[in-house]
Amino acid sequence: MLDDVPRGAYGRTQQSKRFADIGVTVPTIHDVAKAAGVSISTVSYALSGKRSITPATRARIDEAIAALGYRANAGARMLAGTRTQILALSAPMHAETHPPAFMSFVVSIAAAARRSDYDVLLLTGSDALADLERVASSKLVDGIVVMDVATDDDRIDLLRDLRLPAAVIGVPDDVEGLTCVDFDFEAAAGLAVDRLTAAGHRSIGLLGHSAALYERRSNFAPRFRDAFLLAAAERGVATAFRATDPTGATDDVAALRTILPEMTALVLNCNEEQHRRVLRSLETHAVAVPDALSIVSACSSFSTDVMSTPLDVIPLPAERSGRRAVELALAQIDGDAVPHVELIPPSYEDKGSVRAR
Amino acid sequence: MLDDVPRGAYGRTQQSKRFADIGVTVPTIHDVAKAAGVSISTVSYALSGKRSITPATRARIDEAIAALGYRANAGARMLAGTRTQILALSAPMHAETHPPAFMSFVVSIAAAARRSDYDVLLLTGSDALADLERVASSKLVDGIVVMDVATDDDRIDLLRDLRLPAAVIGVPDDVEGLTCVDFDFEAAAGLAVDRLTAAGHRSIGLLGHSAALYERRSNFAPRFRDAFLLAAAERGVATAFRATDPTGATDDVAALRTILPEMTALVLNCNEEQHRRVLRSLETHAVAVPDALSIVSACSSFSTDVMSTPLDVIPLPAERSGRRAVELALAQIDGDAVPHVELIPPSYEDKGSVRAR
DNA sequence: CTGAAAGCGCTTACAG
DNA sequence: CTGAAAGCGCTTACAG
Repeated sequence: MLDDVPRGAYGRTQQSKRFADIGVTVPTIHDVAKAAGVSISTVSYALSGKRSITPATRARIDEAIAALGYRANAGARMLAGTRTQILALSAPMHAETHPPAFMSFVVSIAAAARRSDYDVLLLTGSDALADLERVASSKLVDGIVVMDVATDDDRIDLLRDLRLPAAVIGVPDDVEGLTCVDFDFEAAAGLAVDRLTAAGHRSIGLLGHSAALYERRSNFAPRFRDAFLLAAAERGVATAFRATDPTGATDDVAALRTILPEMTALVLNCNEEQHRRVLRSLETHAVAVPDALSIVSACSSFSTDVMSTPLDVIPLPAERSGRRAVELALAQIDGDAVPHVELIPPSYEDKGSVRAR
Repeated sequence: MLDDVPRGAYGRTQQSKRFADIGVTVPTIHDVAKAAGVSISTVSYALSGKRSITPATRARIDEAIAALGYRANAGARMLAGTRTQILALSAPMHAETHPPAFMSFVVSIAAAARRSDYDVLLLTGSDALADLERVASSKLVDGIVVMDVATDDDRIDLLRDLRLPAAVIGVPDDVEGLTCVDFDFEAAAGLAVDRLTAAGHRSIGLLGHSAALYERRSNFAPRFRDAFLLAAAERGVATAFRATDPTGATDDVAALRTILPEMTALVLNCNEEQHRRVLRSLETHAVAVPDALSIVSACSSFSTDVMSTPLDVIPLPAERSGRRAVELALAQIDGDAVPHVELIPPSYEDKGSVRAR
């Protein structure tokens, strides 16, 4: 049936390729067209749905596709069409990266992309700029999702030059022309302070991430800290801030108490291990939660339910941020999108770790 | 200079495309050839290095490429050539996945791929089989790296059908026709037992991963456990095994001691959090390490240096496994490879947590 | 509703 | 050492 197909100079034009060595055959759109008794354009349109096809014709095509196990060649599609159906994910790692949170973002981005029939090219290399430039200018990807942007991130300027659909997770200093999604850390800080002041607390400590995260101009850590200090000041509440000691050698809570002796509430904006360390220290010193100290865990990507003391939490919506970033990148690919910054509002989960006083 | 290029039916054939709306131009190989005063085949060969080029010609081509900012179109390359320069990474997640270890593998695989000029398509979706089938039969990828294979993994049979270069991390029950890399868990178990028996221990407990990991037919957990029990039996050493309680409600060490009261050494083959829990429990019960109990941490992807008690460790070489898997997949793509199983030998790091008795 | 054909931008035998 | 040209397998105006 395929044997009477005319052959080109290389003896195998416009028919299924035969690999003599392994006996595997890869059907092309010509094979499908022939089997269904239609032209290749009809097959193509049946696949893309870009023009209407008689039900009978479509049925024959579907049948041929199934019978042959046909699947359109990705390279040919990229070359002839306008889409590659691939999204680049710029996800660089550094010493302060928290693996579980990082993974939540990556997984949610990959899942969201697949739901829209997109694949994800993972760019975790040390040279993010070169990787982005390469995949963009070789037209390998239709768009870019940039994770964990710093306030002065190098990738931002490149993104503008690339003129490719892109969504950034995080809010850099200069958002001109950019589409950004992020958790509303400012609102989260305000919410934490509001809940605690509403419960009567007038002296609130903030235990933040490790100092390195503030120094490297990360996005979320300083934003939460600054908004927290401002919100507390506006409400006339006494505060103290401390970055956690990554070595665990210092008792961070005790250190905070030295600065703020009358502290009755503590906001934690740090990672899971640091949370556990705090709870352990409190247990050791017989500081009861919430009787002696109220605690709110803010922007946490992990569950505070399973800790030795369940903590009130303002969860970090990693899944939603990742999904939204993909949606925004795809919207730009589809042409209908205007650069903007989108903040995801915080929510509060009461676990009984805050006591009114 | 580009204006006198002949135009085809669509008015823009064989020249750089001009996007009127944004004023961006994407140069093609024709533009480079013209600028360098050579044919496109010479440009192509200069790029691929597949035939020799006069230094002078090459210089003109390099100059033109730099001047135009040329980058070969990925889709065209895939279609015309035999390589896509993309590797699929099948990295499914499940409840028992340990994010830091997972990330070590992913990052090392991505890095190794880039070193050989390959990109990585991340497949973390829930339907691993469909994803692999799709990227393979659409010829999107040249090869596959399969992470975290189970003993009876579904993906294995598909891999055989796909007839695509592939490397598996882990060793499934049936390795026929497969290329597998993995840490030598059997040797690691033997090494742990050897070191402890050499130090005079005759009763050794093994605290393993959570039970779910054994039930889901994961690769590494049961392999280590079985080899440990066998090695101990061969040396006439008394043993007890226990899977860790994931809730942390039970004192696992105490539970082991109930079964094996004379236990003087403990092998830990579990995650970081479980390690910390064990050390905390020992501190609480004033069990001194190594005086009252010797400990060896086996197959750990994290550092045991920074724990409250530094532990002797047999490290899991995630970086090396990932890198090797990529090398083996690429070797198959290059044609020179024979299916085989490759085990990475264990090493032992002394941190002073084992005492002779 | 369907088909014939140009074109996408490369790679690679073939020819010199 | 270099060039002219076929071909890769699709998509999409154009024509009917």
